[in-house]
Amino acid sequence: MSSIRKNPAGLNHASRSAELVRRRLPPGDRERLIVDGAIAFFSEHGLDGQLRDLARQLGITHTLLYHYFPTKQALIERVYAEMFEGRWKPEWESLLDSKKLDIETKLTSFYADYASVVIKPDWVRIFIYSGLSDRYITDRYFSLLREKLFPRLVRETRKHRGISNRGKPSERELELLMGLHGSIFYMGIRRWIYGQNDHDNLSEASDANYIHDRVRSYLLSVSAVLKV
Amino acid sequence: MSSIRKNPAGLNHASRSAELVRRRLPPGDRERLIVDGAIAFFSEHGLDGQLRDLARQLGITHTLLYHYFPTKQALIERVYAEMFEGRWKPEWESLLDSKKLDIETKLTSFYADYASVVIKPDWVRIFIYSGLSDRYITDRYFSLLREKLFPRLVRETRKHRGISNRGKPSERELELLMGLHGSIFYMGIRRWIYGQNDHDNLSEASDANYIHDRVRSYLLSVSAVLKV
DNA sequence: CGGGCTATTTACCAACTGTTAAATTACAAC
DNA sequence: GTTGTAATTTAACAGTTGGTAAATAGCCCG
Repeated sequence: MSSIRKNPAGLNHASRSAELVRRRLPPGDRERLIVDGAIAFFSEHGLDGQLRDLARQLGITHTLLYHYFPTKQALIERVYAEMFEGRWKPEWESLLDSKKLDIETKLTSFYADYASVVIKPDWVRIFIYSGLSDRYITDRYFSLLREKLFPRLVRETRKHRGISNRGKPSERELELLMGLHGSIFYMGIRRWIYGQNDHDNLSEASDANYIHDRVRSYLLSVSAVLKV
Repeated sequence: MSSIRKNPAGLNHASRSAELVRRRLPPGDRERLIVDGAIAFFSEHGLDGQLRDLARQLGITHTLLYHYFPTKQALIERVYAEMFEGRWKPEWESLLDSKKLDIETKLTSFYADYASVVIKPDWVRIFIYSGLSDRYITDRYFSLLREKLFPRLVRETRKHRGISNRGKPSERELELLMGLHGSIFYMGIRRWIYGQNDHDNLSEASDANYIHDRVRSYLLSVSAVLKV
């Protein structure tokens, strides 16, 4: 017994990132590490990524994952919950409801902040991965948008157009709105799906400028377009 | 020997779609079936889909695939080639180059036809799957767009704005253009990734209307937005 | 500093996956 | 009909994968 080193350096596969040491963490800490690692991992390798690879990246064995999550699916659902449920800001709703701000300010500030949350590699990629597979997350998320966001955007757009907000939105109204929304989310797709993040200016500041342009384009044209 | 039936009905797994019969096809026909089946299959299950499942769907054994394609990757590359290389229409370029048409007509006709090619489940999904994995296809495709499409759109937009086409496009110009382009492709993402194809009107005709709206919105606002 | 709780690992399993090699048999030509 | 070509299948393999159970050992408490 005495001859057994705590961790026979180099016994495990040689070149590992750092710790081959068996470090005993408080369950809370370990769980935190696992969830954070899983977000990064699934974002890169998709939800089909293998637990052994995730574990290796975390410096643990894959079976330890089962100590914290009964199945792979449970881990995935945890990731889903943390990434998408927790990141919706109710203040966005009050911002759009504000009586004091003009619509251009509202839409610009909202979408700039929204983009700063959503146009992130893990958010975009896991979202798309989910859409391609079981749509568990995308379905839930869109019902959130349909409930809390789109009605407000329609209302504000109608106010801007000087028409009443009665009656449910037409397909055309919604579709033009989805044009704005999609043109902004598409920034994330280009960057984190297509990998076109090679621009010189890749700051939230310049993102905000482009978003401002899109919002202005929308507001400048929506009345005329929908009048035809 | 004589007692061996051609295909002992029910010996293989019972409920298969149709033919358990060993049907001998001319290589060309079989290859066609395999490629078409692979497109549909990979579109649904991603490029990680398993060959045994593809083969089952085709009513053959998975090893027969190796008679036609040396590796899985070779099959995938064939799918790529057929789906994305072959579907670019040179006439799009001449349409945009036309001296007779006004810009609204050009952009609207182009994007309507482009969308009718691109906003298809297999196109959108395989494209996104590729973006999420090795980007083999997306990289190639975007260099196609950068070479053959975007310069023309910039040129036409500048003509519309009444400014000269000298000098390479600014980030802002391109970004606003990507807003238009993305808002249209996003229709495909909504429909074939998020599964929101439940609208009443799901025809190419109504798509064309929405595309027309987006083009108009772009043209109506681009001058003013870029002037600020 | 000894003991126990439990975090962590090792060993293992069954099903799956891409791929290869050999056996079978459908079909066309004679 | 016989036969030969090659389309198609069966058999098999090595590596992978999610998951289980038992063994090991780090750390807190007395």
